[in-house]
Amino acid sequence: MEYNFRSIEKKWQESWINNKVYRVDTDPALPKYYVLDMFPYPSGAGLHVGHPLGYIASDIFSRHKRLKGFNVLHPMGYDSFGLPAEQYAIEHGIPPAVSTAKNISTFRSQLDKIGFSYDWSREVQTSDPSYYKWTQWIFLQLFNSWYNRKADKTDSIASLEKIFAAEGNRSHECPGDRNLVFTAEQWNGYSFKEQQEILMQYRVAYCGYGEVNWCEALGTVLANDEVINGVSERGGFPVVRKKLRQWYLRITEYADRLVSGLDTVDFSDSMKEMQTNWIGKSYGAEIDFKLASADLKEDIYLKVYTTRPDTIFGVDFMVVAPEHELVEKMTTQVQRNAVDEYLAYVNSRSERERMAEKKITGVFTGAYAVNPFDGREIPVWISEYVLAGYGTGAIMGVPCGDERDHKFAQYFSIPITNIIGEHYNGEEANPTKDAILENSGFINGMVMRDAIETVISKLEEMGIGQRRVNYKMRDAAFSRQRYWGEPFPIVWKDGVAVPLPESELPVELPHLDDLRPGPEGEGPLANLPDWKNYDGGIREVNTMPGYAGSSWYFLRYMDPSNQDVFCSRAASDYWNQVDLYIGGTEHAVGHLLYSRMWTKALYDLGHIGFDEPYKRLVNQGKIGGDSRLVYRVRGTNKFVSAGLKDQYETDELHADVNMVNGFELDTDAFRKWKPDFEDAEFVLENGKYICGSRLEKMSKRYFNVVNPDDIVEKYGADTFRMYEMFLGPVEQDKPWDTKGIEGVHRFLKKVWRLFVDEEKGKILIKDEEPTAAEWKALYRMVKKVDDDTERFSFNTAVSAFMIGINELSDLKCNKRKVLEKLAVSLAAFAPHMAEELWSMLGKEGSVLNASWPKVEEQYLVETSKMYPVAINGKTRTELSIALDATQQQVEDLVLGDEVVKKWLDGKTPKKVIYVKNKMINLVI
RNA sequence: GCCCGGGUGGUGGAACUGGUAGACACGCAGGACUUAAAAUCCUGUUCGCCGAAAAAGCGAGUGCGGGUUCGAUUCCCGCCCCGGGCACCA
Repeated sequence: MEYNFRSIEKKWQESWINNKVYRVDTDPALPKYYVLDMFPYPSGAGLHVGHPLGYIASDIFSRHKRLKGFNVLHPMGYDSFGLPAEQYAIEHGIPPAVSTAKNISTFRSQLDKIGFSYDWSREVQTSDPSYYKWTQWIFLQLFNSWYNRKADKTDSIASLEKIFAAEGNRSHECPGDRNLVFTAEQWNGYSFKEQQEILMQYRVAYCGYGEVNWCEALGTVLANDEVINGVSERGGFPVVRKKLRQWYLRITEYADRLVSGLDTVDFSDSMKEMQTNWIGKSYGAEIDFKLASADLKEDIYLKVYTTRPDTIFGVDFMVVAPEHELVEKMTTQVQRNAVDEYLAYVNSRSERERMAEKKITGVFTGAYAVNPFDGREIPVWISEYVLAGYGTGAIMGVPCGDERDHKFAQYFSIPITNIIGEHYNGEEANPTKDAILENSGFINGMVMRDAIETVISKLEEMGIGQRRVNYKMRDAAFSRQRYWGEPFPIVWKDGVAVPLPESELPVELPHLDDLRPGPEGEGPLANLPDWKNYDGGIREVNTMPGYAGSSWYFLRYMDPSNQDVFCSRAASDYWNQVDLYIGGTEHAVGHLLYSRMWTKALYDLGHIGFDEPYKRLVNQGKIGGDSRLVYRVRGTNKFVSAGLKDQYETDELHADVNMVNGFELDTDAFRKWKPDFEDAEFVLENGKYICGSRLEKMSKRYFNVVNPDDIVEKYGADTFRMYEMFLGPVEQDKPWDTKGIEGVHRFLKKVWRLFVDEEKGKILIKDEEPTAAEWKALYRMVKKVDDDTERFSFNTAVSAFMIGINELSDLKCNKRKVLEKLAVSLAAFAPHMAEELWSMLGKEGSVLNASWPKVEEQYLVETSKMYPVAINGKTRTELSIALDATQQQVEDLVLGDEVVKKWLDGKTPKKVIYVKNKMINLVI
């Protein structure tokens, strides 16, 4: 009776479904635990072995928590709206709804084979109208809200209207336009349309204008990664920046809370740092510089934002963003052509290219800004490294204090003023705040750090500047000119965005056969007049972005089929925050910030009782592909082994990893692989064809994809699960190599043999009392597996299992009492086998309803330890010493040792360092 | 360019809070069982030196160069290389 994983796994997977063992319900009697995997996008390529890594970890954790008495919510669903399905539809004529459904079913069957404990009765799909009805509903909540800075919370637009009618907007600065000021009288005199336009500037979900990547030839807007070197990925057509009407979420209003909220959650420091940097809060000043230009007739001021007003006497040039509104006005006749030429160049470049550009580019406008303190005229330049969206879109260049400014000044031969004396060496900028200021007028002799305040006060006094907090983060663009996304529940009437009533939700995405873009950069929905024209107005034809549905899905899982609300308060009060959230770092600043913001808004509006969605976040690494390379002699069909390739002029090709054993190519399989290789010849080394290798992304294109289905078929799901964990820390990126899986499979067979004699087909379980050594081996294992699982160190947990099983095998332990606890401890990692062993032990029901074994510490107590004894830090010998030994006892013992005596060579040690339970070190 | 992460034997990795570097596996080498194979088991396996071999011993060693410390994979400074993110991929 050998370990027949195929029949065991099939049997228990069926049993789990039939007995609905993974169904969970709210149960106030039990402590809850919510484990969530990041929402997958069901891609057409299916799962490769890298995908389930996080799912296996979270599944083990969920099962572990269940064994420890928690009511565990562990759901799964699909973020099924998205660009790839739409792209696929355009290329293959298959509607997104159809390809998505097919992908989901493939995905599901792959997941099912791995034995996950998901409660599938709670599955959600973002593209399902019963789900996106509530995405639209939340959008309307955000549309009907503004951010009350005074109260620091999201509030209803109705409350804002009341305030305007009573006192205008004097206590509530307009976030969309700081210069907008009106009284109650003015407000009450405005037309409906005028009022709506003002309200739009306050709404949390608002409509504005923003730049997109516009490709005229394709007639469509492109995502950043569809643009390569200024041309479209598809077709290579030119792409330019274009302003289009867009929806936005006013996430900037939540910036402070998004930063401070990080103190209340358990994310890695690096994750918190990334989010904090992304939000990019800075303190500084806005300063108005009067412009002087030969061609200027009127007084114009250039507003710059700086975090270092103390360096104002070191300003040698100004730089404005190419999109800056004053560019047109301040450019002089002489510089006109040069400026136009430069603007055309910049317009062809994406923002990312601009930020990543090392080459210095720029053009002089011909205008000068006047330093308000010493009257110096400072040239104003345009350069792509200044972005319109950040600060005021204009900076003051201080070459001696900022490296990028320094390079700019050097490149364009702008003379550099030194305000920090010897702290500036003329070679590179020094961003210090601790230097004493020189050449700095009224702040001469001050420490820079202190001068910041002095200058701001002075500016405010003079009325040409003010203190300003600034954020690098910008409001989130919330519309896409695409088809496969949530429609907006908005109808435009006479230029006013009118929200549809809740009773009309969901606004269903109409069926569309032709997904060509609409006119003027609009999405495909613009091509559907019957749908578009509605109730005397025109529907919003943009759709929502991918992150809409994923910003709140964790709430829907709590109450997935509720028809009346997005999630009942009873459900969200019970399940509350996600206790453990697992996913990749690539979502660090997108998804995580958006869903944190939505949660805060829903909390402020009273719909849920907590304002951070994820209590603990663990980032899983990626599993890379280990590609195999073959080398073809150029112009021939002859392939040379890797070790000999330098003797020839060769081209490198990818060979399918499935026809390579380790590094040795199966040459027959290779010949059969493609007709081109049918008569391939091989130059071998030591009779073998050895492939080269390279770690890269697991992708069809590199023929390095390993499908979990194949692994499960060959070794079983339990082996696959444990091997994925054994590969290394979950958080770390690592390559996949199927070879090592044998070790884990052997381990499981070894477990099996503790229960069963494979040859005689007899069950070995005995009712004898276990020995102390057996208990010790078991409990040491149980304890370490528990600790390691709790701290997410699954690879070391697996090795603890191996060590424990090796010991129990050596002890030939078949004692029932030990094996029962062993079966339970294995239930999270190898659930199928654990169930089989559990029933073999004569137990009723699922092993998941058992309890995690309690460790009896008395079996683990040690009385002595083998201490390493080092002399001057080098370990020279080992001594067994009682754990309760005193310093004196240790010194006597150590100094009496032969090896130690030899090294001491008659000398007395200066010092004997004895760290209890660690080591001993003699200093001589 | 900016932000974040990583670099340890032939390979994946371990060393949790500054305390025996290489646990546990893979691979490899040798052996046992077997007519043979599979399966299983045993021994060895960081590198170099010494040595017929074994044992013992010596030296070096955690990307590179410095530093702090009785002691550094771990902390600090400076570099090199690789991966992720940078706002319309999800």
